[in-house]
Amino acid sequence: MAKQNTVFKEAYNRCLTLITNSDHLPSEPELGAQLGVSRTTVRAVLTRLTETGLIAWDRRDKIVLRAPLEADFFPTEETDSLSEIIERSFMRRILAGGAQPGMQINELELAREIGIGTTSVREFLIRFSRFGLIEKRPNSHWILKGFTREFALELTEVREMFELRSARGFVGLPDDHPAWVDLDEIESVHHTLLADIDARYQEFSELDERFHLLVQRASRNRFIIDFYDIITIVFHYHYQWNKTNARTRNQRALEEHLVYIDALRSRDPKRAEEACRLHLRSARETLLQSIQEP
Amino acid sequence: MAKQNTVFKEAYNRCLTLITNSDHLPSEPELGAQLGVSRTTVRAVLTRLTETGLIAWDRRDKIVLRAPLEADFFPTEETDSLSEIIERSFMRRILAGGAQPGMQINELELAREIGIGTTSVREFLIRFSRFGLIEKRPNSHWILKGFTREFALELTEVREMFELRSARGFVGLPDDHPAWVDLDEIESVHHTLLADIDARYQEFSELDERFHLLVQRASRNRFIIDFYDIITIVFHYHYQWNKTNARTRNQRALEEHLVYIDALRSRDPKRAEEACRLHLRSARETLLQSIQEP
DNA sequence: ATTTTGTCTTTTATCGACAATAGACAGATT
DNA sequence: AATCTGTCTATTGTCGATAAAAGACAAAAT
Repeated sequence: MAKQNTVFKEAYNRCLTLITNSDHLPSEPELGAQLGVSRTTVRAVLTRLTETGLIAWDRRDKIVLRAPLEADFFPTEETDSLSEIIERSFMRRILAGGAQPGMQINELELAREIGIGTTSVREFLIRFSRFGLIEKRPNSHWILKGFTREFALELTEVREMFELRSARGFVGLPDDHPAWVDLDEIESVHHTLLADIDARYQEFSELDERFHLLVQRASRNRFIIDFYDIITIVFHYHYQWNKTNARTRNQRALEEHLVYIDALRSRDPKRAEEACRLHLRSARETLLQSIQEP
Repeated sequence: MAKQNTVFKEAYNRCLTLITNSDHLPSEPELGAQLGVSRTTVRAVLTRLTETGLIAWDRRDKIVLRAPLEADFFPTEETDSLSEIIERSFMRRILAGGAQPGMQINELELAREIGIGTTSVREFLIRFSRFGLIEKRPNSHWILKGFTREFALELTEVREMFELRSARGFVGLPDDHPAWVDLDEIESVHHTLLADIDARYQEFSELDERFHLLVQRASRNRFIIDFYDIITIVFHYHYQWNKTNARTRNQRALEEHLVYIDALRSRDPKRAEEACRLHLRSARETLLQSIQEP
């Protein structure tokens, strides 16, 4: 088991959906580009499609024989990459309670629990450490610093500095910059969600990420943009495990976003700053409320 | 060669200097605390000291038999941890020229060149990636983004935001906060260096780091403090490979520091901000000048 | 003249193994 | 009663090995 073949399985699944809409498949390089994988993987996919009798493959000809069934797909558990699995498993442990700040983190134990090798766990922890939630004692264990009130305050402090700066950058963007188009599109999704908020309020989380990332990008500063990864992951899991008042909260946030978007479009730095501040303050409150401290 | 025994060698060397000043050694736990290592390592050190005839060790008695000679020490090359070796080797490659932005980074090749395993290289690159100088293509190579003008500008932009915030935090520190004592001490080192600037200007780099880290700490924000790692490493290697006008530059920076320190001590936020801005601007200029772009 | 395919090589992701190091615990010593 | 030592176990850091995936190159097809 040297490497998971999740790339292959994921590509295979996506190729199945391509088959549904077409009666033949394009060239190998073309397929590779569409699926975002190398030709090696494309050929592996084609080989399997042939074996399963889904296509007839002879050199350039890749003719679809039948529509794929539900059973042809690989189950989703098998298409998640190892680091996604570790991340979920780890975040559940530290965010969904049961993990005290100061606790030791044991690589070996974590690896055994998830059923993977230590190397992957180590690499995950190293990558994860930049989020400020864990800390390494060299030659020894990791320490869980915990998703505490201080963490949230430090995080939001930097977030606010960065986003204010980005918002200022945004209003200064030239009129023909593609961000304005993206902004329009994001705005319309806001209206769509609000129109059917009771049924679709869970979709807010993803939209929120898209919107703020768009704003941060205007900073054109890799450190600011990279920092948004931390926000993303924290809010992502936060939303997932903390659903009290989700509907109300999300509706309010959507409305704040609309004001904020309007302010950005006005090109008025003062207005943008004010709308940004207002929204970030309430985002911070939401986050803080969800942290139950002793 | 499962693990380097650099911890042991480093501890052994430091134990040799302890021996010089004393005729017997303390208890094992006490020694461990002084050397910052576990008892296991302490016992390994004691065992070797006994074998080499430097001490006579019998349970609690650890009597020094003779003063250590130069030859008793492990050579410094052997006491550097693997990650330090990789870091130096890697930074030399990317900062000291010969590395174009956009270049691919090959784990295997790097590992072979340095003469170590791929795992260590991988882990180093993952850790290093947070500095924004390299970027990973999943399932494929790393890309060198390069120590470019943009990099320097993005870095200093964030640095300035953070340090201004920290400086504001610093002037608000209570009078009995230990940072004020540290500040006094750092200031006096400044005077010492300035008094003998021709001979000691190279010591500025380390002092600079100490001073700014002290300021950043006042933010009490882990993200701000952690970010300073990036500044540290960039300036560290920058100073090491770019020595044009070092004397003049360092003298000027020392003088700016003194103004800045005075301003901090005045507790006046306005003055502190101004001094901070002034110094950071010239630090940025220095950095930019050293980047030769096409 | 491109583009595609067949074939082959190189590199990455992941595992298990093992020495170095940390750490736990009971009995010995002060 | 507190600290220290002897002994033992557990964990980390590093390596080499290997399957998955990427990618190079020439021959074949349009």
